[in-house]
Amino acid sequence: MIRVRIPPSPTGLLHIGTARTALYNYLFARHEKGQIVFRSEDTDKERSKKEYEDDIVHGLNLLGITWDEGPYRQSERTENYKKYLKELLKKNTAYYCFCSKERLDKMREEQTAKKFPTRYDGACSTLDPKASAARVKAGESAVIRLRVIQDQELRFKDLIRGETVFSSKEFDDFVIARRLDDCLYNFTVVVDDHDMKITHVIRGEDHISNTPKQILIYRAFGWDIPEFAHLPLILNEDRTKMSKRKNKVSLNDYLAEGYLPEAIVNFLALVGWSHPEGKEILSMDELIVAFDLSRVHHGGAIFDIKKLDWINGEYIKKAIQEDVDGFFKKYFKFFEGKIPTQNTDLIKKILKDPDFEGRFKKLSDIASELRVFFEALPAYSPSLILNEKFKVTPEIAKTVFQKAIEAVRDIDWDVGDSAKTKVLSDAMMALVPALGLKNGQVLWPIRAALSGAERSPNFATLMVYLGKEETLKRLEFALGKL
RNA sequence: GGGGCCAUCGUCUAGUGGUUAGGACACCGGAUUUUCAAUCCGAUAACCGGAGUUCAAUUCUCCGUGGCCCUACCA
Repeated sequence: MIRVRIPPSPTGLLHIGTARTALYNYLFARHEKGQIVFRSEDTDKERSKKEYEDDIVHGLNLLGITWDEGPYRQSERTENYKKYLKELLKKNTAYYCFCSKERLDKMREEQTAKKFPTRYDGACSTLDPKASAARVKAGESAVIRLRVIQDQELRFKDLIRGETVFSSKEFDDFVIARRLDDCLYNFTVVVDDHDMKITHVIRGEDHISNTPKQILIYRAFGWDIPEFAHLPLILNEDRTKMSKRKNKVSLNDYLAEGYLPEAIVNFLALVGWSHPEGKEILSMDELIVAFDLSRVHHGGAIFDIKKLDWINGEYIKKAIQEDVDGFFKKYFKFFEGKIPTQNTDLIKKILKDPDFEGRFKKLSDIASELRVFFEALPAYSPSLILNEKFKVTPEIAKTVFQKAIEAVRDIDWDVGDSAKTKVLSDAMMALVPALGLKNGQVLWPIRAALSGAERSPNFATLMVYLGKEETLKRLEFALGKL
């Protein structure tokens, strides 16, 4: 049975990179009909917080990433680690080290100055284990180091990259625990992956260099080594590892901007992996069917927000077409406070209007585009109306507004929305030949007057949903500005 | 400094010992009886460099260059 793990460290809100790694584990496991274990790697007591774990769990679930076991917490497994640590100590494949931090820092400094590799000199490696144990019992503090047997080849076959070889010469006797009841990352990972019967370790490529160290620990115990697969990293625009400083990194940021979970999943799957037929809009189920580690790209990938925008727009378009009610209900919380959500029917009607199809890249676009129907006209300067490109002069605008107002007054508004749209549209278009103007000279000022913005829905759509009274008010207001 | 990983359009990527090196996003242009947007159509755009192997290398090997990651009593 294939078993993978999702092992975030709860030292911050759910990071987009963590979500991507979790997603790949999820896709792989579900594709293989295997099991998924969630494990909170909270051994760093200073930085780990329960609220972060909650955020991570909630965020992953929101994306549709679920697991079969867990959450386990490393902080609740100290007795277990202690047992294994003692085993290593007993076998003398690990030993107590009493060296002071100061001495080690100084040593490292000197080695760096001489351009030597920075390594522990093994001062405590020859101490008598019994004597060391006695010192610790007497209260002296000591870390625990793994005794690295030199001259072994640390070889593993990465499922994505193939054979990778390190020499044990690269590694010194590294610290695996601060104390018997306070273990470090490389140790806890190996113990947990062993105890939890993990068969495939799928993680970011920043862990490639940790792999040989972990193999050393597996060997110290004589345990079987799982399969490894190292994923390419998600990068900032400057090709450094995606970071808070240069990018929005937490899932919450993206949700708050109005990206849909399904779209985020789709996008994340495509950062480093591609569908065999080049399909780009893929649901979670389709991803599970198609996913294959052999199609994972090797090189790191820049987080391209424009592509996310496009994917997100596709999902919004589809969601509105298929089920406005469900869509509005699902994201009600997002819209609350941004648009008058009590006008449910009108909002849904507007969203379904063909004029809006494809206009929204994010939920926030919906809020900003719909605002024009519910809020007072924004302050704008006459220059918005006097569009240079279309050669709209004040005289032309004045005439257009006067004629438009007359036409709007004369039209019978007591008809259905689509009929109304057509009548209004025809009436405005009729002004073009009547006044001997060009389309832009008529349509631009009208749309600008109705919306007070450069970007807005179509003029006829604006009129229909604004209503006769408001339409006239806004046209007259614009006329008065000239 | 040491070790490792990586390298195809601006970006995400496909692909092959012989291809017009394909797609998507972005950008640009056109159309929609010159409205923003949307939509449709189109164009521009890439195999890091040098050797080697080979009849033939973007593809295989080596070297170089560049980027990244690790090099903690973080994970």
